[in-house]
Amino acid sequence: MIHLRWWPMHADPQDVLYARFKAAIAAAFPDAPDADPMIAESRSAEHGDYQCNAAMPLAKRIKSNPREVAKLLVSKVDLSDIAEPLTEASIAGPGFINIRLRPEALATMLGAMDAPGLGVAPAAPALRVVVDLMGVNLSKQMHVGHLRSPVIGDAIARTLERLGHSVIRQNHVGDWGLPIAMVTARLQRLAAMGKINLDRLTLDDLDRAYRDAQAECQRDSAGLAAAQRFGLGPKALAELEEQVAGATEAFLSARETLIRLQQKEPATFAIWQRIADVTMKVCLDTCRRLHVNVTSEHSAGESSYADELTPMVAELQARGIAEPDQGALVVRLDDPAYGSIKEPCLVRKTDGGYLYATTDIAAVRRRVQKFHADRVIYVIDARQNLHLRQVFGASQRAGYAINPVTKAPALLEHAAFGSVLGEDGKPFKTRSGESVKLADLIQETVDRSRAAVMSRSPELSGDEAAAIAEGVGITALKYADLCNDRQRDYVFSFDRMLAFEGNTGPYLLYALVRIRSIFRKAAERGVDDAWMSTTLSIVEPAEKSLALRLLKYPSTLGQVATHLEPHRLCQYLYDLAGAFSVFFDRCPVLQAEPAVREARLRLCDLTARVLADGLAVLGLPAPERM
RNA sequence: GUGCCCGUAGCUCAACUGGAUAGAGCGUCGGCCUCCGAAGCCGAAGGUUGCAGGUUCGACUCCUGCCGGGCACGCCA
Repeated sequence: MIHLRWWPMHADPQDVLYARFKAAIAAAFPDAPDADPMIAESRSAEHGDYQCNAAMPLAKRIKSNPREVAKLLVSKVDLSDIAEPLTEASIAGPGFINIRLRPEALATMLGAMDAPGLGVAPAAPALRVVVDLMGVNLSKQMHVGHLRSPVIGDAIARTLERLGHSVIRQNHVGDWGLPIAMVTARLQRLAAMGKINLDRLTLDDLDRAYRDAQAECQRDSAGLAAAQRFGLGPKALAELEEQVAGATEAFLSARETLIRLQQKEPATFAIWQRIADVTMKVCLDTCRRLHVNVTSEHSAGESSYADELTPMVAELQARGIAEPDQGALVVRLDDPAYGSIKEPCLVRKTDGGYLYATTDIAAVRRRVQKFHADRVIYVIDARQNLHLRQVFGASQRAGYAINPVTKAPALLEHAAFGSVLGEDGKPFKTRSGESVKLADLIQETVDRSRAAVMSRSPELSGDEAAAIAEGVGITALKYADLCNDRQRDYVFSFDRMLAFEGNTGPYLLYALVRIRSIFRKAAERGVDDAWMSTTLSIVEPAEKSLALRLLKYPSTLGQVATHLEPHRLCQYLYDLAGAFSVFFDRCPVLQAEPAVREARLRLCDLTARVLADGLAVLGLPAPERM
């Protein structure tokens, strides 16, 4: 019989069982050596800890009885060192093989996991991954709609980094095009008239200027046409004509400004730069406050692609990839190789201008050709799905998505997420229908968090409480977002995210803080650190389920990385915190006799480290106490 | 009209991507602090997984058709 030795790096029982059953299948069924062992965690404790579900598909494949197949597997597989002996009673239902791990084996595997890396093996091969996780627009206040992308994107980026991949974050700043030119033109005019001081600009000023500029340029020609059609009086018509003339004037001025910007004409460019500085300062401050790892070095604005567009589109046209259509230039994508997309991707307008798709194609090109990305992840609103599929298809058709080093196609993925809804199920807005400023949202979360912390822990000083409330609030806010399946819309609720109980950020922090408290108490009572080198032992059921949960950590990170779903890690941490809470309830640590105490201290320490690591991977700050 | 996403306990969400009796939290009811932090633990009640078919040993999961909701569909970004 083939006996695969597992080595200490493999702390995950599922991996070990996989290898053992793989060997058993090869030995028992030479005709089907490639069959999947199908090892899964058991749902309920009655069915053991793990189960092998390979017998059913295997039986079908070789046209045999599943229970007979299971019997043969049970007789061939060698689990003597890790599991309780398998018998016919281990076979249940149509052919499930139930496995109960031996406590000593769990202790050994935990020991293997108890290393700085917590059992997480570095990815092989390590990939280069670009994560597009933010796209603020210059001159616009950040609002709720800007929350999910950096929160989810940063969690994904951190997960990939934790697994040893090389991650390049990208903040795809909307800093170019006619809208920005409109604001620039307006500010230039206001400054010239002395109505605004450019040195003292705030984002609120800019936000107002943005709206005014939009309105100014759009005062609408549609309205004039309607007025003429409905035969309004000459006076009304004259007023409207005047408005439209004004709008046209503002519009033309914006276009001229755009041209001056493209030429980097100093006076105009300086104003644009000022707008960028003011906006980005607020954006990056917000990221810092949210514990989102996005800094100035991750900024890759649309403006940085501006000079590449003309030559790129010319090339696409020359190669016949882009073709004229009704005066515009499009890339057709109806071929299955490019996604079978009926709607062609528009890359140049009739007036010669470019679109955001054009910039996004240039971005794929830079990310793969220059940064050598193996994988590019777009953490963007689900509504952009068609747009992104078009960009991906066009980039693939152009050959821009082939990694120049590996010659393999880069994986282009849209990690789509749903909208933030209010408790009424409609898009989250203020009572007056305005969009909620992100800064206000964060502040309100932290304020509520402070009230909660102060009522729970009145002994804390004001400063301490404030510092803790900040971290707890940020964790609550981000966790509420991360713990749902990204794809779905989610309902925003201050009350729920900061709830004292249930699946929330504070619950996880509370579990961690309680463990840390044990160690503080231990130090106070003069308990030495002999536990660090003690032998782990798993005896009580609560210890066992905690151990089983701990051992799932590395594979959970792997799942998050492949599916780009941080909520799996949230669920894991919630289960881990739950398993710890039960352990905490049933298994006294400091009061136990020394040998037991030491083993439990080590188990607590490992739990704390996994919890802390998981929280860090999600980008959630954790306090020492709360 | 076409395409994408979603529909699971009263509410908010899971379900290891085809596995056993669909799980948590909130809310409701009932227990547990002279004992390491009760933001905790234990128990009870609550389901025809939108509907109808199909695929198979086995379906919340895959396929088809309906119903209901959201979103997107060339010269805005």
